[in-house]
Amino acid sequence: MNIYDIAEIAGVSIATVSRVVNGSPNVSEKTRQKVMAVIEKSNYTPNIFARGLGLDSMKTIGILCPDISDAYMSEAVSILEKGLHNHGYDCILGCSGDEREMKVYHTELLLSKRIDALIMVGSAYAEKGEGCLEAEYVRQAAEKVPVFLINGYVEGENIYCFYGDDRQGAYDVTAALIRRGKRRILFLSDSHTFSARQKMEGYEAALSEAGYPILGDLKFYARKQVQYVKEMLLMHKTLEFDSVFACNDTLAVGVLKYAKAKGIKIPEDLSVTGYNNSKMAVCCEPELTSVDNKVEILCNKAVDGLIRVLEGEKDVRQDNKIVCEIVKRCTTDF
Amino acid sequence: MNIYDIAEIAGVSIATVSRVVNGSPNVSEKTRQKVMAVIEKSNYTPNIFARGLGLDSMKTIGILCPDISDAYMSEAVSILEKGLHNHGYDCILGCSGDEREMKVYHTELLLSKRIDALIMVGSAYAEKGEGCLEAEYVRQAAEKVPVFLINGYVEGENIYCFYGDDRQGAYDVTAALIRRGKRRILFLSDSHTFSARQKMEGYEAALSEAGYPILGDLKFYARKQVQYVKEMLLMHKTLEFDSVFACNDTLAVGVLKYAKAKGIKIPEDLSVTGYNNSKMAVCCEPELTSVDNKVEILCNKAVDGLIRVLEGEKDVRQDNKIVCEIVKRCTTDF
DNA sequence: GTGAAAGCGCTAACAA
DNA sequence: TTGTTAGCGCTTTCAC
Repeated sequence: MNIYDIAEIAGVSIATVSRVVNGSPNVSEKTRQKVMAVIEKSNYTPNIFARGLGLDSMKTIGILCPDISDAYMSEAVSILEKGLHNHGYDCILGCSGDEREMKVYHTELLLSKRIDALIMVGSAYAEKGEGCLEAEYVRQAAEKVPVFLINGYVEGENIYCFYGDDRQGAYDVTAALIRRGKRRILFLSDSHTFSARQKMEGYEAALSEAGYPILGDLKFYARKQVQYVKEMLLMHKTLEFDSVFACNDTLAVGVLKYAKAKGIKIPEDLSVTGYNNSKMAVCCEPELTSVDNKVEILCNKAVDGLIRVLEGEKDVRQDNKIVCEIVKRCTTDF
Repeated sequence: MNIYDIAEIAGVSIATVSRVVNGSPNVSEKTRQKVMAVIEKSNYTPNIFARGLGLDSMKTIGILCPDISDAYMSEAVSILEKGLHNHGYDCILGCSGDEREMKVYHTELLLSKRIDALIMVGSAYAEKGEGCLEAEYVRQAAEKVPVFLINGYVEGENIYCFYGDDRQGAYDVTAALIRRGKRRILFLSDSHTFSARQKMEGYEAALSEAGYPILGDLKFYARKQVQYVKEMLLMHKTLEFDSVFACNDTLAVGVLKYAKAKGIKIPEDLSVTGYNNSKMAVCCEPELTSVDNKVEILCNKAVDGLIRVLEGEKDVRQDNKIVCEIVKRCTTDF
């Protein structure tokens, strides 16, 4: 069943059928009804390829993330999908993993699908450092379609960034810890992404301002796995700390498990804060103080910006920073 | 840049360019190299719409799930995406929510994208009961493309089902509980999906076999939210139970929180088992005994079946049941 | 081994 | 208000 069949049965031209299908006002009510009846009866759906060929758009947004099984990213994708769908866009999903090569590959793959815009979720899609070319492929993608980064930052034309102010978030936590008399604050991270660097900066800034030294051995890197964190911490017997700033909730839960194993009291003997305020934070025991970086707000803002860009608006903000909020629960006493 | 440009620059016809792009053997090595050089230099990518128009396929699989932010589903989608991608297929994602109307709508939306096959993740896409028409839209979808259900079951032509044997899983847990002398086993669920019904059946079967009555007040329904479960349980003061079979880990963690609030000892005074063996199970305290329903195996089998179906194989099994496994941790003493 | 040309199903500019 | 028609970029016979 194609547009010709419908036109023939309805006794009109294909142009009229097209008009009806696309809701053009230039059709008499009578013809519209006649055509609609035929369409319904014959269960006709326009061929999306042919339409795409003509319009060079399929109203489809590419979403790329390193790993959709990650709680933070799946949450983000969920919100994005809903928002985009509300605006008549569909999503095509790519999971790139963390290797740069695969990120480049998946970006091009998505681009080859003639998506209308590209959203990259996660701070893995960002520049490593000043003047670094790590994210050059992001800029290249932006030459073809507008690119939106959730929780990442790359400067460039046609690139729009939405991220939580993780620097401030980490600063706030560290400062609060210091005020409560903590002196050896462990910075626990699992990566060197944009977001992780921001957190590190905030952590260091708070330390410096208070006149405390930044100690290399208090920066601890581990895999994002509860059991792994616990074991690593257990192994490093010489490592001493009175509090932990973890870059995500999983790491923080690992610390909780470590404390439990060693019989350390939380928060009396050890303060722990996580990051992301995920479901995990209320699932562990004691429940975790965590920084909420507002994925929902971030994603909704991004969708909003995306729609505006695609509608041709010129003055859409490219740099969108959102404040994070510490959600206090039971693993800290500030 | 389109195929005509390339043809012109390379000094060949578009047919030859097409052959080169599609790896046809009927091109001389010399011409191939010449054309390839031009393609590389001009950064040409074939227009996927035009190609789709001709072939009526875009090598794209539609994946539908109620909610991608759910841990179980995002895990499944992650595995599916990887598997499909390895076979040269891309994914387009739809999140339908739980309302039937929206499920139908999203199914049709995906179908209208001319996907090559449809995967539905989650037992929300299944038949409610015997001879029920609830899942008629699944059968309708199957008239257009092969449909694959992960953790769901709908009988019909062109429908392939992959699900864990949740009946057996629930039976095993319940039977183990009974053997340990438990008499009032709470069946805790958040839905009436295919999977939930299977679990209920297993639960009841074990009870009946042991000669115990099936008590209506021991079937408890709650929202899938830790805090909610805890509060509901706290509210129902008259409800007595010595063990809990929860249909997923979130519910089980809710029970843990309830026990903590009431000072009930686990597993001594209360046995708790979850389902799905998700990350949550090792994040809570004490760590949760949980039934592993093998998403990874399920999804990989599904991908395998899908590829075989799309390649035209005729004898692909439609009904694929996988055995689940109880992962024992600290919330039970069997 | 290569090219010419006929679709694929739709949109939109133009004519009527 | 409606119809005619020229693309959109590619694949694929069918000749050569």
